[in-house]
Amino acid sequence: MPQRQPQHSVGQESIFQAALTCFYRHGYDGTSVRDIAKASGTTPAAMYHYYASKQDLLMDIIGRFMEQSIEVTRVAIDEAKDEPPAQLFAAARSHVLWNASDVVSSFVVNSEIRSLEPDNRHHNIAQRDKLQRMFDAVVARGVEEGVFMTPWPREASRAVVTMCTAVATWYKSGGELSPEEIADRYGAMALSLVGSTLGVASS
Amino acid sequence: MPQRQPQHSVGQESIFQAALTCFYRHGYDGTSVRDIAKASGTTPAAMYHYYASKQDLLMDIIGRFMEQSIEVTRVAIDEAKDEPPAQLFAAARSHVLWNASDVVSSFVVNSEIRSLEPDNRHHNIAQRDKLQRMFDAVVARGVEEGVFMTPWPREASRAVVTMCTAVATWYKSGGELSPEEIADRYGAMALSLVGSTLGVASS
Amino acid sequence: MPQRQPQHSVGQESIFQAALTCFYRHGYDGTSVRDIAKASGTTPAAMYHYYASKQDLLMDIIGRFMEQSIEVTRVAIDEAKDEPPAQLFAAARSHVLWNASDVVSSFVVNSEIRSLEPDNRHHNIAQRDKLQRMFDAVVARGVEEGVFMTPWPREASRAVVTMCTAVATWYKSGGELSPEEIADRYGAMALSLVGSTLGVASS
Amino acid sequence: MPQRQPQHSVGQESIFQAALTCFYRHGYDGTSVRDIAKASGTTPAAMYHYYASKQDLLMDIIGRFMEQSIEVTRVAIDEAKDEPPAQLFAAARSHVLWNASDVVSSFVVNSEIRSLEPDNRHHNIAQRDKLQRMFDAVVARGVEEGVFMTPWPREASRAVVTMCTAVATWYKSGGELSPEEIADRYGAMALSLVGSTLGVASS
DNA sequence: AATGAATGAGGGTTCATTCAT
DNA sequence: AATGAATGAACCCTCATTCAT
Repeated sequence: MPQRQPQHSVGQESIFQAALTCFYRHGYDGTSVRDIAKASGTTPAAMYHYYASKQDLLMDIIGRFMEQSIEVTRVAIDEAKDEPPAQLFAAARSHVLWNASDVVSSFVVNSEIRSLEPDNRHHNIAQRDKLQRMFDAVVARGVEEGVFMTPWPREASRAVVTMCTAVATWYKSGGELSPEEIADRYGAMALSLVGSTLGVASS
Repeated sequence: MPQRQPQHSVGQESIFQAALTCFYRHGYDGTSVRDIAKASGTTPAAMYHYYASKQDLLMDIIGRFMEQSIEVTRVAIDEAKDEPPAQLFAAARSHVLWNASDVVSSFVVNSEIRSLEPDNRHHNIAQRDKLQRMFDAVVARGVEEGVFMTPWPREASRAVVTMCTAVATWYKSGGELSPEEIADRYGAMALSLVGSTLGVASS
Repeated sequence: MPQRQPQHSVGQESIFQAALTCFYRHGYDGTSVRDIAKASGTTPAAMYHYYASKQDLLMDIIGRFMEQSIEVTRVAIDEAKDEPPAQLFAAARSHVLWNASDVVSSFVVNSEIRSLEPDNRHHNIAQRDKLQRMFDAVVARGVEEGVFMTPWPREASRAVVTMCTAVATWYKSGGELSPEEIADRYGAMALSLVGSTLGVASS
Repeated sequence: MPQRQPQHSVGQESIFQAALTCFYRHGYDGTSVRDIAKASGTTPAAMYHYYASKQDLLMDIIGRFMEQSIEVTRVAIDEAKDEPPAQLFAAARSHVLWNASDVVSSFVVNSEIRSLEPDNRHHNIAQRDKLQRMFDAVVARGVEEGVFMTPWPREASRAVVTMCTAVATWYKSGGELSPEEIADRYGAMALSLVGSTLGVASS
């Protein structure tokens, strides 16, 4: 699991975090620049020192998270045994873990796409597609090699990503199951979904 | 599939529809009462003739859709053969169909829960739970009867509802697949997810 | 004490009374036509059946009360013994009684002059002057005849009317003193104010 | 006579003054925030930089004036010769002077109590009572010492305050009488009202 | 790096009034 | 005589943003 490194100054970081929390609780349009300033203990004008606009802040939040989502998935697939079932299991598992590790960001990223202005939205959609295609590729290869029996690889692949991402909408830390346990189960369910001929031993 | 009957006066109905479209495109907080008025060809004041507030309008949209979601699922389960696989298939299938039949409402309902004020939100959560429990019951019975092999019935049940609901986030009418085809596939995937020992012939 | 006769239809009367209460509690500008309608159990449109506007309603309330104020004072002076002390005592006494008999109207009349539109206000000011001049005349005659010793008849006369009118701002029915008792005391105080050489036996 | 010192920034002061004028002319409910902005040469938003709300502005106006009214009266009584007639004369005199020195504030303060929200109103009533009790105490002592003959000290005391305060409702600067002359006359009338056995030489 | 002041535009909501029924 | 629907204007207030300091 990669570290979430600041890259920001402490002033910027506190604003970034405050915005994240606000957007999570009240949405982008439901959050005012004043709300962010109050939550970060600064003034509205301070935000404009680091970001050109409120929209720019949202882009930073979303873009950063998506970049890392892609990276995390790529690493998971690369490090898995070079066979579709192991790769799909690893990809689904790491995607769940990643989203569960930062439910707040995940939720904001997945619910505020609409609040992006056109150009920013296009960029985001491209990132999303890139992530989806990584899963698609694994599933497609599994079908080619005859280890995944699903007749609808595209739908199955989409369903896998959807259900893993959605974990962030209901997961609460401190719940009955640890993120790792949930991740294992979702890995297994992903294999079910594509009609894998064989399971994968969980850690 | 039940008809969406107005029950509203024409004035109210046009406002209802306009709000739905606006909320879908720009979100609750991103939509002004003036936007709704413009979209419905009336004035801001007209909305207040039918609804006590913008929030009240949102509640009407969400409450109505959720009520019907529950009803549709209940009918699907009731009318299916009295066996868990057939019931789960029918429930998933009808849930997909229902959400695909009104992507706009579905999306708004599933993305604007946060915009509900506390009391309204509690009511909505109760409705959501009610729907989830209908799926839970079918899956639980299947596990008891030994026809569903999943070791995690609760997670699987949640994943089924999640992925079916999410169809509304990407389905576009006029696409490659008809709603019925998609619904069939999701019914089958639901059975995969719970480890059903046998499939079900689609209609 | 003259009777307050309706002259209105019952529909109009209930609106008149409702408006009076509303204006008393929240002021003219603080009262909406809807408030009046609600308080009278009708609809906003009903008011327009009897009055041309909200302003017109206010004029009815104020004009009617002022007319009667003048009439009451005239009768009191006419019926008193033809001597300044008796007349001033009677005028002050009846003015207190009149205002205490309908504190609500009195308060509205004396606090909403400003809410009158120019033409209406001019008419109201004329009525007010007419009332004041009745007291002025009595005081002036008393001074001429040497029974009132005040060196400032105008100020004293104004102070008398002012303090009697103001009774409505604090009098609460059911209080320690009856309106008659208060009226007697104010009659006596009025004589003090003008430096009357002799008191007047109260009834 | 204490100076009315700004204590405000110039921005706030100009808004304060503009509001005062508007409230005086059209009442609290009859004045819009835009009216105040226009009158002060700023924008509606500027007011919210200094005050939390329009109501808050009203409270500032009323609270500040009442505080000073009390202070002015206290000083007048303290600095007068330590005998009830001198004290009542001084108190009435200074109360008239104070109200005449700022007719606008006085009028607003005495006519917009109703526009205060409950909590604010309670605070204001307490201030009013405090002022009234200062007069009550002087009159009561005069009666005890046998120098005031009135049989109704409470009513007389109230009438004194009432008539002095009301000067602001009719006094126009530049009129026939100077504020000092009017004040002297009202001081004398106050003594008449309580049946003082001896007058007080005016300045 | 940080902020208090300021603003034009727009937020949700209520207004007095009209009019067809 | 009475009302539900409708509307344009205005309500109080908050918005994202700028700028001098």
